[in-house]
Amino acid sequence: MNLQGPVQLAARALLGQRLVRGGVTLRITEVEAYGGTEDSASHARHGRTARNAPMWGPPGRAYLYFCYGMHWMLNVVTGPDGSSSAVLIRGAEVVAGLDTVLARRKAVKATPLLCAGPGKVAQALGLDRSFDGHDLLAPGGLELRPGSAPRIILAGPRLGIGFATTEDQAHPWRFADGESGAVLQKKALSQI
DNA sequence: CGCCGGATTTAA
DNA sequence: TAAATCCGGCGA
Repeated sequence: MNLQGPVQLAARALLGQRLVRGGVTLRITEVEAYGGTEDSASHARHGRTARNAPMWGPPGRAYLYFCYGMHWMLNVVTGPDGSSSAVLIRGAEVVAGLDTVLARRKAVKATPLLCAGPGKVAQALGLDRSFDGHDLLAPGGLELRPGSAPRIILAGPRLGIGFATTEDQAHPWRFADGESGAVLQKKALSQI
């Protein structure tokens, strides 16, 4: 299996890292890699547009887009300036700021699935269009910080993109922390 | 300029 | 299983 592509490696490296905004800290537990024009499921598949512009910029920036008319999706740009690739943050665990997260998620109590899903992650962090293109490596606003890498990594095909010709079992694009309870659809994943 | 299909979530 | 609800990209 080709697990060594640059986007795949970047995606795996993001597992365990922290997303920090204000008093809220999340630990990343699930990610999906998206390539450039060669990836039929990537927003960059038709080349550079106003929406996907952050994907073509320097790594370490955020790419946010609106989906299904109601959800914001947080991606981390990983490729060098001029290329296009990004990693979708699909799931996380709450490390700090639970009260704020519960309020934003309109939830009463914490469950393992509180931030299991890309829309949930962005909602927990209170993200919207204003964070599109944000530098995650600079202090202030939303920050990406080192964390504890998972001991077990699961891999499998991406979710909700059955149309992707890029997708096949031999080249996994989805990765998750095998020991996290914040991962949906674990059956579709296998240990690597 | 109008249409269509989503990298989804929630509740019934 | 459907409804909520919006916009980018593409064809006309």
